[in-house]
Amino acid sequence: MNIGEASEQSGLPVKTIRYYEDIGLVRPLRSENGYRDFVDSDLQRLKFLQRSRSLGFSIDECRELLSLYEDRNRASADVKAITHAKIKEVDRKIDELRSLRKVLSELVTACHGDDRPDCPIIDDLSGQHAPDQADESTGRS
Amino acid sequence: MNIGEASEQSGLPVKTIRYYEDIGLVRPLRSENGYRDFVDSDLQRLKFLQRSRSLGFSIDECRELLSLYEDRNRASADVKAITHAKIKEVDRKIDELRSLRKVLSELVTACHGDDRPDCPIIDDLSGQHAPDQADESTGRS
DNA sequence: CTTGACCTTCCAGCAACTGGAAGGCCTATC
DNA sequence: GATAGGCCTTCCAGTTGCTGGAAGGTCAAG
Repeated sequence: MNIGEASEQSGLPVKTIRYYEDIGLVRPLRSENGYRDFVDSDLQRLKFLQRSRSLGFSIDECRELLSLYEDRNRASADVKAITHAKIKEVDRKIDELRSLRKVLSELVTACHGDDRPDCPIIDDLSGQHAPDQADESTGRS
Repeated sequence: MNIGEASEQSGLPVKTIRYYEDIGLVRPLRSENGYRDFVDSDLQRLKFLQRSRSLGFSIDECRELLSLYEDRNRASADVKAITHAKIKEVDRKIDELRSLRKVLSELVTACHGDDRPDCPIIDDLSGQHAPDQADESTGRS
């Protein structure tokens, strides 16, 4: 199977497949004409990669998962541990984004959004926290 | 002010500040000895960049916000629009991560996680959806 | 005068691709 | 047999936003 069909079957772009070969994630044979020749097990690997990448595993994690995939004696606990760590990572990212969202939406709410130049968003970004209703008892010099 | 102090004051690493100069985000003067000399307005820009980057704005968005920041006649609506778009982007990312999390946690739940080699996570990644209790009325050929 | 902290430039690398140039191969049609 | 188009090859460069390191200049203190 040529790279074009492997691309179609796996859902990975041709360029990406070549890249994956470069970094040793897949090792297709070569035909006499120099074309890559993907056999069924190569295709399985590509599909595996497509799916695990889309689930947010890094290339290195995919490498690890692939070797477990191909180890008929693996312990499922190993796979579970990697997946669990990934969930925690995703949770961290969600939390981060949520607090980001909170700040941004506070800014948007505070901004009247009209033709006038004064803008609480810019003020905040530039480090001037409008006193609003908060009291700064010491009073900035 | 030398770059070291600018770094301390702005909270940006020295390397990052040099990089920001490279890409034209800040243009400090130079002293006779060739050292960068940051004046107050440079520092303001750096602080602005630090804050807006940490809020998830891309370099290009920061550039845009900076020019609004320095435009005394800007309309706050413009700033609000950019911020609003960023919120929507954050929302999209959160949604993506949430659905990712869902799949991952389903996998973890399905995996018994012991010494045995059979592993629903690997099965899923390799495209073999275990029939479980779901009915596939058509039955895959 | 030397030490050490600071500063400079330039080059390389990270992740994970993506785009493009220049050229070889293969099949079909005229 | 020539040519067109579609596939394939390699290699190099660019993306984003920095970060690390080497090699060397500058400055203040002891």
